[in-house]
Amino acid sequence: MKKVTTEPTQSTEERIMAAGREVFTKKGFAATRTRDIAEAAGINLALLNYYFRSKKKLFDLVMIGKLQSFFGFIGPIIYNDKTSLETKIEMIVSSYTSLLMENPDLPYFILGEARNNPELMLNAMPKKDFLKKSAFIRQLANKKTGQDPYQFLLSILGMIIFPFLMKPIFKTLTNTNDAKFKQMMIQRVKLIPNWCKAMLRAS
Amino acid sequence: MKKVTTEPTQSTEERIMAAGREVFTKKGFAATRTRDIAEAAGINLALLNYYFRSKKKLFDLVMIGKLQSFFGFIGPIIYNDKTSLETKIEMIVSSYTSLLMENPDLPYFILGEARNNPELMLNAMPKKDFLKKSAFIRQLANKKTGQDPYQFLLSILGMIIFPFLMKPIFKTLTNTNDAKFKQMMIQRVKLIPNWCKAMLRAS
DNA sequence: GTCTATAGAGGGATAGAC
DNA sequence: GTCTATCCCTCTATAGAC
Repeated sequence: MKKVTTEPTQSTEERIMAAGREVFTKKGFAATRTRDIAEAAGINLALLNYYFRSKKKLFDLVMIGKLQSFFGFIGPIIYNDKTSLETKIEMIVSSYTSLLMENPDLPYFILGEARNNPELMLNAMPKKDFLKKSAFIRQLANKKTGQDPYQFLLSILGMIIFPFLMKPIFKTLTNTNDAKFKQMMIQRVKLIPNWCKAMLRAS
Repeated sequence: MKKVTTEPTQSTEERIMAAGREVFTKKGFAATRTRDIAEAAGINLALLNYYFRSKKKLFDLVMIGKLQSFFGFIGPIIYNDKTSLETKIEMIVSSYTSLLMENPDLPYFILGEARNNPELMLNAMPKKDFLKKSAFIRQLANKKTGQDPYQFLLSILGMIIFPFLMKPIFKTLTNTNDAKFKQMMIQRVKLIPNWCKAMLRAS
């Protein structure tokens, strides 16, 4: 377990938090040992408990932050009445892709811990019916294609997020290196909105 | 931990194996306790070690089986020179959807354990360049859309598999119950191939 | 605040009776 | 083959010195 690269000015608490984010995100709650976090933070194990009381409490703090980065930026996009559906799709694709290129372990972590703790999602949501009441879903429904807008949403998200989930398998199966994979993800920022337009016309 | 529903004629070994499949798939390797498996199998903990030597050895056997069910059926579909690209897409969508409706925890399990053990995938593959040499990839490339066929493949798989990964979050966010979700997945068996046709025309 | 040392619980594995 | 009892290591958490 390598030491996390941290600003020298970071406080001990921040360094433990950063290490917690790194290790928990990569290995999940169960497979993570507090010793790994302490080592990654370059501190003694006792300090973790001194600052955060327990493994679980640190984990919960990490989780809250991750949920916010995963769901936080999408609100302003899908609730914007001024932008067209096409523009929203482009923004969602490019924002999520940037986020996931920076945090490749994020989706697996979120999906996994959501399985153990589905209600946690609700608390992370700004409000009830967060999706349902959005301009994005309304605009999709107004296309009058007779289709469930959520079906379309699942497909967009799948096209954006799934490649990052499949990355380890994909790299192995297709002999793709990191640079090539990154390049593919950048290409998808253009590809996916085009595909979406075609899908909307078709349905 | 409830007892696994098993045939009364199953041998003890088979019952432990079935319980292992269930618990490992649901919770992953690290979060699974051998005691959970023993309880689910309705046997004593010592018998697990008697039949399988260790937790890890049982896990590996479970993993091999899961990999085969996840990758096994796709070979005959994508290597069939007689079927059209469109037919292959329909077959992939419907086969995978059936599989995942029966085994909703399967994709998360496969993706997760593949992170820890990427080389494992290679051993599960029938041969080197399994994808690359398939009729499916060749047919996609022959579309001469100037596009990387793997980009398209990632999208299809994302549309099929991602909803199952997102199921817990999706149900919470949209107040969808199991019956409704299942119905949506069945609808997607028709929707996805149509979308794919539109995407291929577009690109 | 930060360390060392250790308590205490949990869980994988085995010995040995039946 | 199947059970009970238990070993022993690992890991979380804390006590207490500095």
